[in-house]
Amino acid sequence: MFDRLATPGDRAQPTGHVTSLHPSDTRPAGSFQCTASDVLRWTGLGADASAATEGIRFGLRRVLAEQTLVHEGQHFENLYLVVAGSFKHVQIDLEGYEQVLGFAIHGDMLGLDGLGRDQHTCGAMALEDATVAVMPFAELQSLGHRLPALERLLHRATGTELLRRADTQYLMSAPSSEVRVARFLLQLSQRQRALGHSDRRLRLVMTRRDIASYLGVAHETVSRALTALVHEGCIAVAHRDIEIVDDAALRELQRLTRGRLPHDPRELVA
Amino acid sequence: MFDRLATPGDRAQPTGHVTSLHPSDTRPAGSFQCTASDVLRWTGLGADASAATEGIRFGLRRVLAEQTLVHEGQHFENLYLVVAGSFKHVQIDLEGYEQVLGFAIHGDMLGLDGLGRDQHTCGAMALEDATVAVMPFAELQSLGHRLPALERLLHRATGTELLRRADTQYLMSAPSSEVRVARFLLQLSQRQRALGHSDRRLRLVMTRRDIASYLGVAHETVSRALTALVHEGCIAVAHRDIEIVDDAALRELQRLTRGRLPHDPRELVA
DNA sequence: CGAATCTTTGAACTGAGTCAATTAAAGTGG
DNA sequence: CCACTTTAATTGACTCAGTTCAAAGATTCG
Repeated sequence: MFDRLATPGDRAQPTGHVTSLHPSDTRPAGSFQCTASDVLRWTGLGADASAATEGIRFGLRRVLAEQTLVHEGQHFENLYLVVAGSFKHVQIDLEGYEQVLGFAIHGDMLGLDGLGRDQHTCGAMALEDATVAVMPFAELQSLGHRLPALERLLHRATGTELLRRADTQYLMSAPSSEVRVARFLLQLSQRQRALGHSDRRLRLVMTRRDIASYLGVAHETVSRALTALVHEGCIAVAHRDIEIVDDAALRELQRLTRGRLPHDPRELVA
Repeated sequence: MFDRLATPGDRAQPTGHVTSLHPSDTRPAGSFQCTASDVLRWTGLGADASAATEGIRFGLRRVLAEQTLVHEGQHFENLYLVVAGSFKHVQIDLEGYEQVLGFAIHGDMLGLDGLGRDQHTCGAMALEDATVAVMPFAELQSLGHRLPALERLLHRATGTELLRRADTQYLMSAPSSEVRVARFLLQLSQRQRALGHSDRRLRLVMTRRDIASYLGVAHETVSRALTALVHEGCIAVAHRDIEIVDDAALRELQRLTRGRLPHDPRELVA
């Protein structure tokens, strides 16, 4: 379903010090690059890495919290792979309101909305200090002609992005805000697990407003839904740290969909 | 711009004879194929057509109304380009409810969600009798290595799909159902215009239920919103034919977003 | 012509948005 | 390092829009 990143084996040291990911690295300290093999590993395609991909270098770029990596309307030139930190995908609507379209974490690709056209339609802003691998699209494309692994990387990334959007639509189609929030938390949990992190302890790196925009509800509603879930014993909330206490209950709740009555009284224990 | 396909006139004989699109065609009558040049033209990349693309053939496949072209979980092998008719993208959720993720019409690509993986996650069902061009992905990929036009086709299609999903999220994030429906109509209108059809007269090829699922509201609400828009003089509704009477009013209404009060009394004339 | 589905409309209830106020956290500057 | 400011988060009260249930038209199809 949400197959995310890779085999449990290759995501090793998740997002630590980027340069430290390559202990045997002989590059000068200031170079700040990574190899195509790294990129493949981070996207779950480690098996496709080879000597050839080992020789290809991509620049790394640091992005401070709140900084915009991709501006709306910006010329499309590069794709970015999130190496560390996290981002939100945003689009400003006619009124100037910011619509959050999704969140990107380690292993996710940014800038795909520019594919096939000359400028980006969505922006990407760092939620915390982050690092991305910069992959010039033209370069990636020509490399892909000779290295199937890199072509596969692009296809995999776009397919994943499409899948995630479908997931988001499913999430937003929930009639109840509590269900939306529950699904959101389960989504986060699943992505954390796919990266080899704990799927019980979540750190919300985004504000409640961001979540609210993403879910299409008022930000007060997010707060209320979270406290409701706490009272039901599903989760524990401390600031931006969330612990999933009763995974089964959360999953059960999340299934509640339009048209279904709670004929099972267990759900109303409150 | 685009070949004129499927105007209200030839709907009775749904997809017409596709081969008739090429009057100078010398292929045998039964071949039922199209060229890569056709595909490029239909996707708006006609400028990239060349003698080389003219020699590449793709099979055409007819799909009857209500028939499923792509099943959820089906092995990913082909991409499909909608040549005539229309489709809905669907996903069945845990309860067995069908979630409509989007609609595809002439020039749209189907099956992109399988990119980078071995099976489809979303299904595609014909809303009316339809015709698609079948493009085996492996073939398209290898052709793309020598013909940049075909590679561009794939990128363009994925980018377009991503953009459309963002549009859908924007649509679903509207707090009021009336606004959602208004945005939906404007979306349809825009796509019709892009195809060179009238952007005033819309034929809804999907049921209210489909629209409701797509918008994340109850199907009764879609009905109510439509009649409300009629009373406001924005549109005229006859069965599944909709005419956009007051485009400006519809656009104004669609702008209404969370947090804004109708301080302009003009909006409440009802 | 009748069966099935689609669509519209009505009425009641409730959940979510809005407004408002309080508390908590984080960043600023003396 | 601590007042001070700003932003984020929670909670409450009220209102209304949308869901749900129910039923009656309309349309399509066999």
